[in-house]
Amino acid sequence: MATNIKDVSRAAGVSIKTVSRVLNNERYVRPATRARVEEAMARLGFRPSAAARALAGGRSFQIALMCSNPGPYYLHGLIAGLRGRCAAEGVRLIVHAYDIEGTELSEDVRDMLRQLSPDGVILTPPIADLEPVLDALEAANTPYVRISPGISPGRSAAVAIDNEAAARAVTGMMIGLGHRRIGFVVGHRSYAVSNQRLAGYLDALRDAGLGVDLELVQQGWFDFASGQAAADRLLDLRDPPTAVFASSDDMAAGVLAAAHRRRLSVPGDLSIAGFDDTDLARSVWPPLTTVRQPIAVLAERAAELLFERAEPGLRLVPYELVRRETVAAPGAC
Amino acid sequence: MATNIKDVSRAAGVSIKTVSRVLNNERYVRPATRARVEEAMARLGFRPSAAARALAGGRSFQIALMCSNPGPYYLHGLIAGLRGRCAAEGVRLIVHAYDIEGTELSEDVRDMLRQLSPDGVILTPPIADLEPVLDALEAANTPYVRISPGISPGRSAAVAIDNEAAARAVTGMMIGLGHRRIGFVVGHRSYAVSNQRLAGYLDALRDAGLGVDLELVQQGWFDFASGQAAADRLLDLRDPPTAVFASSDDMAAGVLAAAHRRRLSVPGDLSIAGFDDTDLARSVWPPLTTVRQPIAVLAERAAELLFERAEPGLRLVPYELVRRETVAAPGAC
DNA sequence: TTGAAAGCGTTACCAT
DNA sequence: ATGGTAACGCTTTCAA
Repeated sequence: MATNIKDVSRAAGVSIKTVSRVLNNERYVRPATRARVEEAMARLGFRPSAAARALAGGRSFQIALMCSNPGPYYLHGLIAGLRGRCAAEGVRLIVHAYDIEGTELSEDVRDMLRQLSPDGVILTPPIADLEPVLDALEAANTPYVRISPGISPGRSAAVAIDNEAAARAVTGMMIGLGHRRIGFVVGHRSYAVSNQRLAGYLDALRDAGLGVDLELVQQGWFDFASGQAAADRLLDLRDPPTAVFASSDDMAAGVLAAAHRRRLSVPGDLSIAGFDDTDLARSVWPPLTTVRQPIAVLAERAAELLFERAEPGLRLVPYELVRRETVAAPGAC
Repeated sequence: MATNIKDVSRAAGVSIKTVSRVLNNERYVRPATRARVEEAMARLGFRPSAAARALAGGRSFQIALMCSNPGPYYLHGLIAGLRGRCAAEGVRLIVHAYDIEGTELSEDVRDMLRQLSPDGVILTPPIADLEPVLDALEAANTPYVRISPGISPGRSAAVAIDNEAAARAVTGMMIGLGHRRIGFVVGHRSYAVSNQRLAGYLDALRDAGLGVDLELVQQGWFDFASGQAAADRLLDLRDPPTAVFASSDDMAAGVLAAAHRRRLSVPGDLSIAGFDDTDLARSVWPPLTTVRQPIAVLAERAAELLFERAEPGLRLVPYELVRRETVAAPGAC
């Protein structure tokens, strides 16, 4: 049997309550007593049972990450960003990766909350925008932080970048380089950032006095294959774009693949820009990116807000505009 | 307060022990009684507390995934592969992603085991080969399954593909196409599969009566950047290879990038082959692969073995040899 | 087939 | 500053 709090109290010659105090860093323990207890804990190799602490105390020392259909780089970034802080807080990370959408989810969330009573929850799109899920979280009084929320940003602590401004900036940059026909690949419809990025693109065109050609706006689903397909549709137009702005990095990689397939030189024949949400661009295909804001940074900030019980409100994390050789003036090659 | 087992027992007019029996699917409950209890549980929306069950019963309804420095696709594949079975078994997945190596890890494992007493553990390389970790697991009597173990394969239940045979097959295929100078990018040294794949490559050369030129064997670290660097070194040789076999998919992608940078046509000027451990090749850059065995499949099989308390022993999962247009006869373009 | 009561290892409340 | 003792919600004997 593993040593428990009772063994420690006996070894240290104190009551179990005092051991508990030391364990939880409570006040009103004489330094000498504390030292004695700590020595006993170390000597016996005592590790408190998470189950018992959870049952008695309410804290479960676990936080849950909830995401739906996360791409590899997105998931990796999230976990990388959360890991450090969780370790520092002595908290374990439960990963809930769903592949469903919709309301059945809130049922599952309620279950999870009752079963695990996690100390906190991190939500990513599109789950971050499911009202029933938020309701369940609030009903259970469980702290949660949303990443890139699309609705009611003031409802909880949340982090995001200003997607509309970023998309506007990228589009503006392309226009500034002389591009007049700029293709756009929209992201998955149930993600709010898709609309925000589209809005920024449209805004920039309007600001520049350019008309919007709806042919140039193609639907994608945030993954490589759909980006490639969207690019193919764009490049097959009678009057194809000289530049393509994909609103996610996976899709931008797909656009690049489509260009390579057609033996187009990039950026000579086609300029490509994208969002580097997940660090994909930096690690797998360096010359892709324009807006850089790795999800890991957002996740780290989210963990910070969670553990510090931050007030509700949306924190905008600054993004970085990186200009690489994939975006050039038309006809530059 | 959430409803507990007592509320249910009262509502159903039975003792809490009977509710517990229903909860755990034990025998000796009259169907009528069982139905009554289940109805009450449903009506009250009863969810048993994981903490209480863990404390009283020993089962924690959690399994831990332990990995060190997993790449994005690897991590994603693991989680995707484990998810389904975990959900089916009503078990949560704790992700332990370390970025350290060595023995301090076994200390942490011991802690984790005592604190969480997970129902099972999944180990990936290189943690799967740390004896102290295995010792700790066995001392705690915790079932565990290893993925791609490099040492003592009979020590626990484990899954892997026959890496050596696969590497031999790929190399043989390239030789069969007429290649005589075939570059090889070795994986991270602390991963046993690296040596297995290298052995297969060397074997195939020997079988074909070709000498081994050590210039053609370059070190990589399983990631994109190191694959690109290794390819650059290979292509800068006075007598560069006509084909490159990278022993992981991230590195193969790096080799492809290096080829693109140099405006080499693939497979015209350079043939490329790789392992598709993580489904990267299929999802991000289709024409890369040769050995296909997504980690998700291995993970799924590992979960199966874990939940079925499989006997110790290594299960070889068959791999698939996929020939794509990236491997061509030398000078084909 | 069912039930009563004794744990499981902590934390919380109330004394001292 | 420290110590009893009662929860916490379930599982597990042991009876019936």
